[in-house]
This record gives sequence, C-alpha cells and structure tokens, in this order.
Amino acid sequence: YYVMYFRNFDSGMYPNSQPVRHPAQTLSLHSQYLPPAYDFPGYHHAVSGIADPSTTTWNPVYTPREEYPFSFPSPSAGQSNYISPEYNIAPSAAGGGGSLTPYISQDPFSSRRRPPDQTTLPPSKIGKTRTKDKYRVVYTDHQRLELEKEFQSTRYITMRRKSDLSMALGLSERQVKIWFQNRRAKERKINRKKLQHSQQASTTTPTPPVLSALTEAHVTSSPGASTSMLSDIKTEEY
DNA sequence: TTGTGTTTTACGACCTCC
DNA sequence: GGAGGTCGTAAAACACAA
Repeated sequence: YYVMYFRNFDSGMYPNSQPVRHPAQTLSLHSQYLPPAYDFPGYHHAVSGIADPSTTTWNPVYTPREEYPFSFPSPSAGQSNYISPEYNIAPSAAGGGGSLTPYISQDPFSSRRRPPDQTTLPPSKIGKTRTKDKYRVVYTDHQRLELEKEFQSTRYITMRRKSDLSMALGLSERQVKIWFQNRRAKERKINRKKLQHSQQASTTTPTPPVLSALTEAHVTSSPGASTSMLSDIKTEEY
C-alpha cells in the first residue's frame, strides 16, 4: 500500500477528505448538482503541506486549476468533506446504483488504508500523508451511460464535447478525459483478448478467424490522434 | 461471511504533436 | 512547453464462488 501512498504523497493527492460518491452525484441532470471537490488537481502544482503527527493528516496548501472550478459544500463548514462510514449505505453503481440514496465515504484510514509510519518514510516523503480522502470515486450509472454513449459515437472526444459532457455530468474535464483514456485502454484490452482467442482458434481450426475478430474493433480516429495512436488503431483495425 | 478475481478510477512516466 | 496520447499500475469497488 505504501508504494501507492508514496506516489500520491509526492503530488499531494487528495488534499481534502472526500466521499466516494457524493449524494449529489447520484442525482439526475435535472437536479442541482454541485460536483465534489475531490478531483482537485491543484495538487499537481503549488502543493505543499505539513503532516500533523498527532492526526497523521495532511494539511496541504493547494491552488485548484481552472479545469476544476467546482467546489463542494462541506458538511463541516469548510473543514472537511469527510463523512463517517455509517452513512456509506448507498448501493454501488455496479450493484444497481444510481439511486438517490445518499452514499458517503467510509473512513479511508479504517483498516485497509492507513497512513504510512512517518518514522519509516524516506526523507522526501516525511510530512506527506494522505488524510481522510478517497482513492477514487465511483461514477453513477447515469454518468457511465452518458460517457459510454459518447464513446460509442467517437473514441476521441473533442474539447468541445468534453467541456459539454463535464458540465452535464458534473465531472471535471480531466475526469472525462481520463475516462476516455481508460475506456480506450479497456477496448484495446478486449481486442487483444479477442485476437488471442482467434489466433488460438486458428491454430486448431482450418479457417482463419483472425480477421473477423479484428474487424470487430470499430475505431473512430480523431483529428488529434497522434501517430502512435493511429498505429495503435491500425493494429486494432486490421 | 470471506477469500479471490475482475473492473473501475486515477495517476506517473514517457511520448508525439502543434 | 503544454496538451493529450498510451502504457503500466495502485487501490477501491464490485462480483461471485465456497
């Protein structure tokens, strides 16, 4: 676990305590949604902080980027967005989530996630611990559905659409961008598996099903796609 | 209930392009 | 130099068998 902690501490990841899925995230688009502040890549820059040995919390000073203009009303009047685990009762997205049921973070440092021992940290890591935050949030079914729809229309989202989508779904543009990156990676992984399967099948059957598997890789190229991306697409396509 | 495998967010490193 | 791409990976969330 510490490996990941180190990585994130370096950049001051998750300076604030955040719920896994904020209640508002489960609301429909028609409701007033205030995106959570968890996705605050201000930690990419201007991050500094001091560890409080008594609480092992991380008190960062950070500056949000423009890309993350959202704020989220803290339940404790600007102290922390963390809410105790007993409220973490909503169903997960994969488990039939998307309801209006409040879903609030469990204590990230309970049992599984503990702050590293400051005394065992390398000098560069001392003083950098994560506080009561979440490693990641779970998107609502609606958010996933809309992202998936967009992905089916184009593999590479335009800046305009990214902006629109982030506004509509209450996600940051960075989250939308990363979601598309991960989604493409997932598709490549699936296609690789298909290819492997078909290649295995071709060694046992006279007909070469490789092409059929590859043609299933429907790829929409993007104007912004780099050469490497195009080559990647090519290998998927043929 | 618990152990285990898979999927989903999110990131860092590195690369290309403009 | 910045934006955005892939790749590899961590860890939370989830699914499901035992």
